[in-house]
Amino acid sequence: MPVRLKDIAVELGVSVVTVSKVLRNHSDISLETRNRVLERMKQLNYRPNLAARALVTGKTNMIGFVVPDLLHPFFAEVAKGLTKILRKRGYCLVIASSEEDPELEKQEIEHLLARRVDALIVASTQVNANSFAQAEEQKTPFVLIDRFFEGLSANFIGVDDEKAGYMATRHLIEQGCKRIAHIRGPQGSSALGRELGYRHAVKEAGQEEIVVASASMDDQADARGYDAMNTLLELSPRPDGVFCFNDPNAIGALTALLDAGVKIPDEIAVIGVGNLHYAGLLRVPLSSVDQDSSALGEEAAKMALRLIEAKVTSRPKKVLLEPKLVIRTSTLRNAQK
Amino acid sequence: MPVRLKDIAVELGVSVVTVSKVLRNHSDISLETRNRVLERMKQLNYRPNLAARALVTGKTNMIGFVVPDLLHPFFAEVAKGLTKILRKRGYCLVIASSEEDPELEKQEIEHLLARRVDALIVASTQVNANSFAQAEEQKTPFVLIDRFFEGLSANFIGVDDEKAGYMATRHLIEQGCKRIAHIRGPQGSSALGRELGYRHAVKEAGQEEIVVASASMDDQADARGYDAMNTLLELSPRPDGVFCFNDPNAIGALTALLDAGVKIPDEIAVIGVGNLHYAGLLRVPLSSVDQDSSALGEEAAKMALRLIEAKVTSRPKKVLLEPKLVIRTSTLRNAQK
DNA sequence: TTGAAAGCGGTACCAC
DNA sequence: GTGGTACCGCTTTCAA
Repeated sequence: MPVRLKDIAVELGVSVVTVSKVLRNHSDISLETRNRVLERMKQLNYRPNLAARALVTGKTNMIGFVVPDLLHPFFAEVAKGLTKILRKRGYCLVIASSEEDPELEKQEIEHLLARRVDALIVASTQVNANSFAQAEEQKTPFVLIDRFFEGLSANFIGVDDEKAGYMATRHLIEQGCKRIAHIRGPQGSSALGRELGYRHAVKEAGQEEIVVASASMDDQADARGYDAMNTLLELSPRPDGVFCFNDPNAIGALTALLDAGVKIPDEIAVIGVGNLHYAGLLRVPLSSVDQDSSALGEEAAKMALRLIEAKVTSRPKKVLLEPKLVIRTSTLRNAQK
Repeated sequence: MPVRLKDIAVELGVSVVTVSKVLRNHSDISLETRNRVLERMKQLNYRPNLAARALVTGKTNMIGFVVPDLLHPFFAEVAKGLTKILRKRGYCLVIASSEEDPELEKQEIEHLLARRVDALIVASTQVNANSFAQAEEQKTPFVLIDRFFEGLSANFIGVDDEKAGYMATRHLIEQGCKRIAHIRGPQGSSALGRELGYRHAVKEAGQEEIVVASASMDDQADARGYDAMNTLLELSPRPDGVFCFNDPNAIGALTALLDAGVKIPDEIAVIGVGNLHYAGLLRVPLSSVDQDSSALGEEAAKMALRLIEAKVTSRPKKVLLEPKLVIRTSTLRNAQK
């Protein structure tokens, strides 16, 4: 039903090839023909069938993006960064959600691969790298974001989690905390890195390490934080500072403290990671480590495009973005003294 | 590079057609051939090239989704609802962000149309319906969500905004508010509907209408709410209840009240719309009208699929989902008396 | 400067 | 049951 190259060609008495060349700004077309074709294209509102083009060129101009959870503002913001760059270059973003389920993630990756996306950007929940073997077979470049795994030599863009953990913990120490606990995230490189940074800072300060797990990373991240904090409250002596894996965890932790009537930050200071947009609007504005997710998205898009355009496969690159401390009430002790 | 139908065919000494039929579960293939083919497909990890299939069938199995802002949890949640349904049916979701810019939105729609998505789901920022004329020309069905415009007879799924506005205002009245103001949203059917509901409830109660605009609907929705509330605070007598267009507006309003040292909800009660996931975690937990965005997404997906499968174009349908009141501290006066 | 022919990887139709 | 052939809408190559 839509207009085709051929329609324009026969109407104008030229060949399909000629029209096709005009479409792609080939130089070897006379100005006159060119203009005639262009004009008719405008009039008919011609749009090339990108599916057809994809078939012959082998390029779909689509990029697949697999996220664990679209609702998580971090991923939404990354997506925003992605679209910003991709749009300019004529690429489309195909989004798939894995719902934190490795099996589903694998299926979605295969689906996108069948769709022949030009590149894949994945925030993986996988433990192993099987899904990516497929991508490599098909020579579809892929970029991992946020969560990395050892053993897979892949392109990666993330935040320096160890540094984030170190900064957060260091900040608590500077605020005078003497017993700092860590509510650890679910398995994955981020949780590991942040914990490492935490341990580093705590050890450096000669303090004891207190780590509790926050179970699975699902919709109930705040509930997890709530439970974890209650566990911590039963310790004696109690911690006087808590570094949480992420902001939802931290929000849950804050709630637990409020429920228990604990003073924040004087009795217990709390800090998270992610700097969620609304972190400053909470009952107790939450200190956090900012990850600049939008920049992360933009970098990932640029890297993906670079990989697509590269003729030779170069050595995988690993890019770590610098986290940034954002101090709010939940840790601001000195000011209150 | 990836395996093709043909590869399997020659290997097995059968024709491409036979393999193709097996792929699509055609009945007229002997069990033996079938199994041989299937087995080889497994071994080679064959994935049909969907771009090729799309070209011949005229169906891409892709659905385009255009949103004003991915970061807005409402749209993220709708997207989540969409993927949930579409995944099951083998469809992909192509997301484009219009960044609240009508011109950009138009471009993105055209782009998706060129991609030959099977259907379009749009939360539009448009004023007129030009972009959709294109879709109709190409016979690409589309579903509008959230924002409707008169004059365009289109399929629509949204929340009953008038009811939402009425419910919220009615609730304030029941909480004893005598002077209720409304912070209106940007142009669009939602803002209109909610305002209408507000006016209805206020009039019904014999109260005065006080409406202030919150300027444009952008990233700074909370800043807008902040400003609007400060405007309201200068009135005398002040309002004692405020119904805000959405939660970000309301959060800004709350902040303004806290800054001004006004007691919530006793001096001024505040309610929003959207029931953002973190509305209960704010400094003052925010009452809100829930929209069940995920269900909205699921409905939109189902409707889109129905349109795709329908051979005849039926009369446009308009579906309004029921909003639901969620009462929290920011309006809970009775309990405190 | 222009265009004919081949083909991208599938599917549809109809004969065998 | 099976497969030949044409073709989806476009690009590529190469000859005119």
